[in-house]
Amino acid sequence: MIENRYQPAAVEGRIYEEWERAGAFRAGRPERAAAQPYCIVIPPPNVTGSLHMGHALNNTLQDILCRFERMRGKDVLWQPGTDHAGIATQAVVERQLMERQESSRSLGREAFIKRVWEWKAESGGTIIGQLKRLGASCDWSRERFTMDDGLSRAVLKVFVALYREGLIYKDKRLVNWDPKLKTAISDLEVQQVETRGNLWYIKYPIEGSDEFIVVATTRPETMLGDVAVAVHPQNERLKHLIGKHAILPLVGRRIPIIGDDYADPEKGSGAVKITPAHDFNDFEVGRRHSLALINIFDREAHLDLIHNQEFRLHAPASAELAATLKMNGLSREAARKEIVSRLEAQALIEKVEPTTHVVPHGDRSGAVLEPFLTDQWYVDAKTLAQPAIAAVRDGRTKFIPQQWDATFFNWLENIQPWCISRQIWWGHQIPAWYGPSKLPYLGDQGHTLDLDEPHIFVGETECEVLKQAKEYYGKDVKVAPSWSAVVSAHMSDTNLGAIYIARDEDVLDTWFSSALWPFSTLGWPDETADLKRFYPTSTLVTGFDIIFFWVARMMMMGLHFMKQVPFHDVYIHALVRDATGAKMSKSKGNVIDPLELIDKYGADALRFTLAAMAAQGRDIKLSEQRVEGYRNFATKLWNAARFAEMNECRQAAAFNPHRVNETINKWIVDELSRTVAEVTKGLEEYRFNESAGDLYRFVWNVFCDWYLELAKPVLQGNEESAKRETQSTLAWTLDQILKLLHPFMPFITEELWSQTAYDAPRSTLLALAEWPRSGAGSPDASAEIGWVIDLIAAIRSVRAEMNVNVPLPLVMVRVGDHVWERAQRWSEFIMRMARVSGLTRNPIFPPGAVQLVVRGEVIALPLAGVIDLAAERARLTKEMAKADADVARVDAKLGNPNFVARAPEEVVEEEKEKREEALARKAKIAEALSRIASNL
RNA sequence: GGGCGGUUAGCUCAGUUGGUAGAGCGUCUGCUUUACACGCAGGAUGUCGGCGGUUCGAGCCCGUCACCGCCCACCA
Repeated sequence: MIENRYQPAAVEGRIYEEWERAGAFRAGRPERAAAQPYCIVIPPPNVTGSLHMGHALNNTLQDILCRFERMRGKDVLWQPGTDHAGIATQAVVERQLMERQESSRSLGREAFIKRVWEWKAESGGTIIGQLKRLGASCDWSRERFTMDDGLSRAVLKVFVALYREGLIYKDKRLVNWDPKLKTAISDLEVQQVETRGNLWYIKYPIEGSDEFIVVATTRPETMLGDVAVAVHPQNERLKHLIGKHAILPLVGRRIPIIGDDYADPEKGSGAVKITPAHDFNDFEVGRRHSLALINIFDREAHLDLIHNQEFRLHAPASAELAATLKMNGLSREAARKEIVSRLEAQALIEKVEPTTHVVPHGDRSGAVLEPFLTDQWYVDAKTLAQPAIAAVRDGRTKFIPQQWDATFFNWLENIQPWCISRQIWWGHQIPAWYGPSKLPYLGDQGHTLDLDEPHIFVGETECEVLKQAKEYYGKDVKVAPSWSAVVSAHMSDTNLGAIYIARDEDVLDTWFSSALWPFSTLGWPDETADLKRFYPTSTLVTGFDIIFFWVARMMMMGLHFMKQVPFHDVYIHALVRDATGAKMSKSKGNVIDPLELIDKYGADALRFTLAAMAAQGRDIKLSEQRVEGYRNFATKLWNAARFAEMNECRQAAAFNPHRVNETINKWIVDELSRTVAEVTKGLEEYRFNESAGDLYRFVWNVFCDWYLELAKPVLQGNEESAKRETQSTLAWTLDQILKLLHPFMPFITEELWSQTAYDAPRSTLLALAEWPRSGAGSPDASAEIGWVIDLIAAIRSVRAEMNVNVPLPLVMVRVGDHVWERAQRWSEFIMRMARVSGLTRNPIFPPGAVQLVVRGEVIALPLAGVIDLAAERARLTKEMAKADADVARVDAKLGNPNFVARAPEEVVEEEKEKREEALARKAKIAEALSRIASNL
């Protein structure tokens, strides 16, 4: 017996185990060897993360597609795995260390990495378990991790290959530096934050005069690194100063006043200080004018003037400079205060204006970033972007919704070099080694080795690199732990000519390995059978926030290494927000935990909610009420199955839905067929919300509200053959519903699938059952049942409106034989559903009756005695007004000669029919009204 | 500054080639109708942001304005 209420918590875990035991989600099942492959790679969640609402949506949609295609007979691979999430994971472990008064530095690299692996082992299973609770049908036997051996091999191979092709290179330029994490980050990890600040107008004395040139800045502390002042060459007010020099206050540096278009006469004071080492624009100006780069900060963005050769080189010794050097070690913020106060003391601040400006912050750390001059590794993204742009242009990869094309193009067409090195420890260490460079041959002394500009060796293994180095130096080479160890070894007196190299200590940006995900997970660089079968993958499902981070880079790498796009379709879904539309965030405390919703309402309810709300191009505002509503839907389905069980509706082996005789059965087969077509089309077009809505309506408003009610008299009657047919049809329809609903609500449907297997166990799990097909319709049955439904609805409506509860006889006035026969066929049902006590046919309208019109036929409900004539007159008057409005609208159209002349003929015909119908209705209502008048 | 999206019933949102506006929730009325009160039956509620245009006909197409949101760029 099916229990009287569905208990998700008691069912879901067991069902998931059954799927796994049966290997239902395994790709490459032998019976599907010849099937069409279908593949989705999961956007790998952070290995130590836990499931949030975005994951819930993302994975629900993927699971719907995978289950749908699996049921359509395809060989489905949903490739799962997790991402090592370099900076994020390192930060978590560092925080843990800090709580124990330890630090990564005190541990040392090796021990620290070991600690991270331990943390991964401890928490890495969490999110996988949570995905299973959601019902994700991934092939877990193939789970991968971006730092497992195979994927690491792919990373090295890609790095080396791109390096050899010149598409990866090392460069010294300004990067976005995070002084808190002490690493470079890519442009994409920069968050521009609107900030209130000041605009300081600073007077720089002009050499050889008493005058000043005024520069405006929001960052006075960077003035220590100034190397020029720029004015626009056409700036009438200031251009005469070009070629002169200013003396940088506090430092004494003599800096040129240069002419450059970059200086906007309208902005600030019209003259702009140039600090090439600490500003991206100034860097460019500096390059144009061959200016020095004077770095004034260390890795933590504290003033570092003492160690900096450039700074001292460009500043003549003076008492003032000596005072300035005392600021060494101050933070940016402290330095700003100090500098401003010293300038004020010298009356060099002309004015201070409050202003709002945007300040770049690190999206992980939240720290204010510093443009910082360092050596970093870059990918030539511009070159790699071209094939990716082409692939989307010619439709090899399609974005759904299509509007994302524009975003994709816009970014790729303006793409900057991608900084891929990170100064952290958790990640793929860069496979580059540095050794001394050989200076040109100098006769007897042999080659001199130079330690200032290291020679770079790149290779997949240390062994390979040592071979390269041996060839280069002509002797054996040893590996030192760091570049500083190399330097000291070579400087050491005890070194008897041995050569050392050291590996680059940096690791790669996490997204570098993610970019390879669609082929690295399938076995690349080996030419595996999986790679052949499943690449290019079918669909990528992801949020718009990682189009740049991930989608674009997969496109670039996939096309470069596989020569084919990584996926045909990219379905971009929206963000899940809270019920008021605010972005969910921990700091706001408005995060809805999907697992709590699963606990409370079941995974199916949550999944159905997300699918039903996943309209293309629109954010999802999630409210718990909605989840509750779909939980109710699950209960409704559950009870329909109980009804079927109680009425002994069982699958009949030889049942053919297109050979049924009973009208209700023809009708439900017809309705179902339409639903199958709609749901299938919706899923094919990624219109999850439409498919969900179609199913909801069919199950609740058609199957439960009408079919089960229509079936009751038959099931409880004693016409054996009709009863048997209805039982079979009902069971069959329920089976089809379970199938259609399964991608959306896998747990409850699988559970019912097994609980409704009466005579023999199911031959297959529902997850592997065949997707329903739509068939030919039955227009006659459709018309007949439609009429019955309309009739019942009309009677109920009048009853409710007139507030009449007693059973009533029904009189059909002046109806033809055909309609009368039909009414008789359904009399039992009509009596039951509309509380009618009997059915008669009458040539005249019975006095004192209420009139209703159903599909053109007049029906009377004799209410003499019970009827409230005033109420009835009010009701009819309302209907008359409606009919009048209909006639007026149609008349307006038909009265317009242009409409009659220009609208398509069938549209004009339709209007004419509507007019006839409305006029007939009016006549009948008028008749009824006059009857009431005469009765009074 | 560049780009994208949104504005439809009290709330959240559908509305796919232009042909008389829909759902869920909420709300109101009436129901111990043996599958289901997580239910059943019935009702009410909209100048589809404003203005202009195209069209026989516009929520839908075009233009324009307003407001809301997002992305990219920008430390004078």
